[in-house]
Amino acid sequence: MAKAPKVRPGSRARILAAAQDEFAARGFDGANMDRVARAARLNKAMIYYHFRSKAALYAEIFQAFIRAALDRAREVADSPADPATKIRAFIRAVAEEAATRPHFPAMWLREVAGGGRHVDRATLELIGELPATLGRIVAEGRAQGRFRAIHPLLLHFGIVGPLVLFFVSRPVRQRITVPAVRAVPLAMEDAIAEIERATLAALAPDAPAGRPQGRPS
Amino acid sequence: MAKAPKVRPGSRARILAAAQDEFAARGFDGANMDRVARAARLNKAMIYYHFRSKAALYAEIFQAFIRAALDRAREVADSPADPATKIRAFIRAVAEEAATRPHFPAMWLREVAGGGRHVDRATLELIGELPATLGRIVAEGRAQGRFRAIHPLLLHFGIVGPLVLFFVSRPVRQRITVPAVRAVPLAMEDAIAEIERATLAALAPDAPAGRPQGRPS
DNA sequence: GTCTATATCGGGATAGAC
DNA sequence: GTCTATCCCGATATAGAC
Repeated sequence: MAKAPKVRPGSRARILAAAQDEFAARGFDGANMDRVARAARLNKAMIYYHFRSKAALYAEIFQAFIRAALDRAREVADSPADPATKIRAFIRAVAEEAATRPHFPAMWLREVAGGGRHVDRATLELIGELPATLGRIVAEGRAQGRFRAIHPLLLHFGIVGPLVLFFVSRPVRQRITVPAVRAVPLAMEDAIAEIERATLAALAPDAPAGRPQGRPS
Repeated sequence: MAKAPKVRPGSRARILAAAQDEFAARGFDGANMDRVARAARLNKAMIYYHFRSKAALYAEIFQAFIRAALDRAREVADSPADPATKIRAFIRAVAEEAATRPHFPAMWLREVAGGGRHVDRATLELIGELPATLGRIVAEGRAQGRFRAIHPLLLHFGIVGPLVLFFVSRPVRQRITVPAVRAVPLAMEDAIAEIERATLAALAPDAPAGRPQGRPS
């Protein structure tokens, strides 16, 4: 997508960085190109020198995010590890992607919530490829008798939902004073650990019969 | 909040309904008061007869949503059931709340993603009361030795994240053609079942030792 | 490539008749 | 309570000098 072979943080890169902040915090409609320009220490006209429009700027940023996440997910799925390890790696991949590109989760969430209004069909399909990739891992585990049947989308929601909420909620969390929310600080590793546990449990084959819980020690 | 004792779907109610659609689909900044007026089969001026501003209209809608959800959650927490049953009931309560008020999930998500910019402090605290309520259930289960220690927020994310994604993603899902995503139709009960399973597994006390998975049949 | 204007318009909000 | 007409600001986008 980026046609310029620039390496140094030139104006274009600064615009992209500033626009990510802005879009993530305010959404497409709430984003303000004047603010972006100021944050990039540039003039608004420069934005339109580098990008056709606000929409094009947004689309480029968003597609780059999705592509990066999808690439990592596919790498995991194509690796030779066993299914459970792949699931764990998938979770880590998404988490690290989100940690590396802190603006990805919020934009992703908004786009999903908005029905994908600000992206083209191709990008929308890329979004769908993520759960599809997860589905391949599940199919593999199922063929080996290690996973039970589960709708890939529900599994995807079970992983991505908590993860994305964790990242995205940081600003609200800091504004909320409710003790139970503030009490213990939250680290990404804690979130990952919980999601791994819940996800692998959700994938475990059914026990032959009986109650699902409460086996006496 | 609503000062009018009106019962019939008068203009005010129609505005509220239309505004919910609009805010949910487009977010606060993307929402257009002209569209709201048209959808309510009214004039834009009528909106400002009933509500002080776009922001006030939004705030009223949002707070009503949160209040309703929180009320149900507290009802569950205060019930005499055992902790695991309460957890299940909590999940159902949130799910039914979302199903009954289809615009709640999207607005909630956006507000969290935006750092709560469009709501006042009091409403923000209400948002925090939801995980806090969940925390009370966990504390109870822990005191009885039935749950392990877990950060209430992480548990909350594990429940609300998948649920909200499930509801919110319906429009995108319909636009995506990726086979794995479209294949099996998704029902709310399926989502609830998966979330219950994953959540209760996440709460189960640790086994004495050893690997967390793969006990041979 | 970078800047200072400025054109243009969508949309929140109001005036005032009925 | 409901309408039409309009104000007016903010925000996207562009023109054109340097």
